[in-house]
Amino acid sequence: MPAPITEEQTRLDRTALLDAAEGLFYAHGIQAVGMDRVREASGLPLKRIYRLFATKEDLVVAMLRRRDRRWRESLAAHVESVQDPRGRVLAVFDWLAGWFAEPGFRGCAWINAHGELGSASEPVLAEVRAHKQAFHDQLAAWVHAAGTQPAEPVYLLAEGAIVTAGITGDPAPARHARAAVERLLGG
Amino acid sequence: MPAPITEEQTRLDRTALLDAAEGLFYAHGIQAVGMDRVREASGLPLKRIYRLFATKEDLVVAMLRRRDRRWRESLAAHVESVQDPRGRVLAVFDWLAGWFAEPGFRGCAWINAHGELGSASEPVLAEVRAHKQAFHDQLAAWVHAAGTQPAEPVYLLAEGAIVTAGITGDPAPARHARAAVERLLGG
DNA sequence: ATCGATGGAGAACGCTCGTTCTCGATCCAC
DNA sequence: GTGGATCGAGAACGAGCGTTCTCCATCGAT
Repeated sequence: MPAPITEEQTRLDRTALLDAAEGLFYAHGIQAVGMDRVREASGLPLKRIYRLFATKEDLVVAMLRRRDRRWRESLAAHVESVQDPRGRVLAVFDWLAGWFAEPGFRGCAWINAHGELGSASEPVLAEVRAHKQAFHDQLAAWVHAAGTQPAEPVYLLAEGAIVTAGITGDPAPARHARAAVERLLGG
Repeated sequence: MPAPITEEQTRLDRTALLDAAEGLFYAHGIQAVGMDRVREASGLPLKRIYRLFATKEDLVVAMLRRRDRRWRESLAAHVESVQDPRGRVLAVFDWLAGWFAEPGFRGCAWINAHGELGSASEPVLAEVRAHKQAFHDQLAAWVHAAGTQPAEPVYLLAEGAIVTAGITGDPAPARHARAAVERLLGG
């Protein structure tokens, strides 16, 4: 056996594969990127890729799931570094502004995946809905902790800012949404 | 010459073609629908289709453009049937609620097209941006007529409601956005 | 040293796509 | 009635897709 594939190696390969898949799918779209380009970018043989994920769809779902975990952890870390409950809600929009300004920002990966595959892949659709539900619940908890009801306007402003920034490429919607939330919270 | 193709016939064919394309592309996604299915649904020979639109991309752009005209005209007709300036702004969200509840509603055609082709087709991207800009400007005019500044929160709430209803399939975001706008307008 | 299982590289498969071409039928001008 | 342009129906083309298979090099166990 040449390089007998340890568990550790499997873990490293999974990471390299998900890194490559996430970068390519986010930048160019899922359908536009063939498995051969994923192979090239990950440096893994196609055979190993298909041992780690039986289909492209499985790879896409795993990529979205890992991105969801990281995305929400990063958001939570930023928000919860703020002490004031109202400041926390506003911090969500500062974090969004930072995200929108990142080089290569191309909108929300889940909204984009929904546009591409929402009607073609049940597992992808489920993953998109799970992400949006989780973000909604996370945000609602912060809004309620600030003593405000209901959380829906804040969530809708966040979604509107994300989709608008994604389409226009302009990070300004984060500021506009933040200002609106300030008014809604009663500032 | 069999049936010499009058100007009138060309107009009818264009309409049949755009009808077929819009229905299929909206229901299943653009990349998921091949030109052969468009041919089948429109009843036109492939040759004629390619005489009317040189490429699939041209057909997609024309379809989005016609849909934009109809979509905004329908919205404007509903809104402007209301006399009270504040009522007009709120009527936008009643119209959205009706749209979300339509059978076959699958979110915003332009957001979906952006997710599918935003990074692959410059003309489609331009069409998406033109639609969003036009909707924004239309909405901003109504908001300003109601004596409110700025219009951005109302626009972002509308976009958030559209994208959320599209993903969840639940028309409730229209009501939530409407309620938030009522508070922002000072009710 | 040899065997046998395993893994890597990439060719191959079957399918679908957007687009073009072939070809026989059709109909008007003369 | 005949010629010739034009049309519809669908085959054909070349490319690209996701996925599988072939084949040889490699290495541990014996």
